[in-house]
Amino acid sequence: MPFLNGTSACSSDFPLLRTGRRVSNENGETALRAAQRRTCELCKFREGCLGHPLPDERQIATPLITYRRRVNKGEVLYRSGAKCEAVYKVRAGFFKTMMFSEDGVGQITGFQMPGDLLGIDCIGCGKSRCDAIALSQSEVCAIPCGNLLRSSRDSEALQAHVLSSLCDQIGSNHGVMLLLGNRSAEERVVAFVINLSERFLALGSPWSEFQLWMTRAEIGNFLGLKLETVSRIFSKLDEQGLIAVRGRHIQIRQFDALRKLIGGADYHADERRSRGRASLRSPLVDSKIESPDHEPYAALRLAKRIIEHAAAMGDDISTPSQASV
Amino acid sequence: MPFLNGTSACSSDFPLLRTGRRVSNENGETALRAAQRRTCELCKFREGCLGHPLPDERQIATPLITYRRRVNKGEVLYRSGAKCEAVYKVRAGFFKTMMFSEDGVGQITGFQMPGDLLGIDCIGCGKSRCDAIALSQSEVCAIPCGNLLRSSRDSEALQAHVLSSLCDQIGSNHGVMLLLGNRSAEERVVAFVINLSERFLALGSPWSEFQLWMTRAEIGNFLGLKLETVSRIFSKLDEQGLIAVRGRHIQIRQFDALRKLIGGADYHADERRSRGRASLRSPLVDSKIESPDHEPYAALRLAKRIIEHAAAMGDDISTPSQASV
DNA sequence: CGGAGTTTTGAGACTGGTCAAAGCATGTGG
DNA sequence: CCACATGCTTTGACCAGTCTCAAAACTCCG
Repeated sequence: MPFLNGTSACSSDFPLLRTGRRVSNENGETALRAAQRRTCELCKFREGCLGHPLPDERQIATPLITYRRRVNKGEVLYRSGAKCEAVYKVRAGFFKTMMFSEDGVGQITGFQMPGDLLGIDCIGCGKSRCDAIALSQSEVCAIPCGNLLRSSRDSEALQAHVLSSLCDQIGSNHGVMLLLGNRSAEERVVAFVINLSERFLALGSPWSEFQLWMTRAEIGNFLGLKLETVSRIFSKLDEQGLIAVRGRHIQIRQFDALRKLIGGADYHADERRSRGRASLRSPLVDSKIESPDHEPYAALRLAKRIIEHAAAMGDDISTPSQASV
Repeated sequence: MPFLNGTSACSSDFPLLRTGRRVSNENGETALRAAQRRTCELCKFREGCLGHPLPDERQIATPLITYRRRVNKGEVLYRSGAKCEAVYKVRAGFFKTMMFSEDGVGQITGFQMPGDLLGIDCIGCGKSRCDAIALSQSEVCAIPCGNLLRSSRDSEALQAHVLSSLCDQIGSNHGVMLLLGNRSAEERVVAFVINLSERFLALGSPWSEFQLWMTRAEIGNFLGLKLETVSRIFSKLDEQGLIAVRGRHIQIRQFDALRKLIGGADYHADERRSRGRASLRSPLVDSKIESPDHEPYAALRLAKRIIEHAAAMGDDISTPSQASV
């Protein structure tokens, strides 16, 4: 059951409600939960999904995921200032989160892809502080905050999961701060591309060749650069043969050379006292990928597990397709 | 009972252990808890302290704060990569937290002052990702992670408190990202000074005149600037009469003019759709300060509460003193 | 085919970085 | 109490990297 792939994107089946809102009557709830269980079992992000009851815990009473929602390109999933109602697991498509200063200056705080959590950063404050905007036709599973908070008081594992998501986000933010504060434009762009590549790999998608689903301006905004600078650097890297750029299509040609360009630009300090070992943990988002440095992409171990799992589930890994973006 | 003020700093009383380690035998524990309760009752950060049982909750079984610890200037409270054992409430003194990339580039991720939490950002991951280093003679209360996690499963209010601390940190980080990505050197430095000022105000310390407890290099590192740039901007602001700078002593002369320099450089989007109202919420750290814009420092309301409280407790608010730094 | 939005590329301006040297404050030892 | 060393800060001169403005090319979509 491919999701959001090519032409089937707009006609794919929706086991959960089409309304995008919670079903409240008892009958509906039963059908919903059955459908949900069925769908979650097939879901490629089941493992490690907040919405999925954890193996070592007794079944959580409340179903965490109450509905799915399709979000069209450009549509706002939630807006800053709005009451924080739910946390969202991205099931398909791509998002950006963006904050605004009072004078209207916007800063993209992150890009989310399938498997990523959206809105976990406002579970502790009543209101969202970011807009979350779909960059492509997308789909999310919603986990209402109330459910999540209640259940994570019952389940130690779920509590740990929530906290770990929050901490990962903080770690990732610190990484971006290091990037913005200490790295040149070129290093930032390269780190960005490598990060995307690693995240695609972890998803089981092609990692050496992919589509950017955001504009140069959005990349620039995220990296603290102007769009022209981003464009120039892409062109330069292309000339040098490190990557091939055709519009939003990126192909990585010399991964090691790219890594060398950012030197040790890995923002995780965990191993910094043992300088010998290189870590490939994602620079922009801590994706929990560890690797020895003899295999350039040793996030492979994790990725393999994910791919095998997805395959076993008969699930296709969704790839961003420019056509549908 | 002044803390860390002038000459009394090194001789002040220590109700909890001098060893800085937990007392484990039953007798010690009892004495410890009694001392702790006594001291917490006098503590000016009691309100809103993670370590303090919350009013609307049944008494939490385990005492959250198990020990106090004095940290000398330059001493490391915890190191990145180390097992995350506790969260720390800064009771006196000042800290910086710093992360390192693999190639040794360091990025200061924040400065902490009395009342701030340290290490909450790694409660979800086993290991710290930052070094926490005292910038002055300091003192912290330690809340072991185990206690905190257990208790915050029992107490909804404590759970909310922990999550809110984490989210505040994320919000603050996003603010810094906006600062680094979108603001000029001058705007960054001004935002930094205003932020410090507001935090001193919230502490009940003089807000228009204070000591910087960090070097120009540290400010620059945090703001993504070189120390020379920071110095030049301080000099320029001094010439313009907006602030008076004598080494690490800062006096704010024209607060409104400073605010104007950073325009609406407030990173919180909450109110951005109602542009009329200016928000003084701290740009670098979300200190929960709200204010109408007719009083330049309307964080005053909160501050007053804090000061009154401290006064009622007979507690002196510690002020950073360059001599002791 | 035309139009909107995005991307590329160029030329020139300017911010902030680099390097260097002098000034200052603090602390130590004679 | 002074001389000296150390570390921090200030200031200047110069330069590089990035931004700004502008125009043309390209892509996608109706």
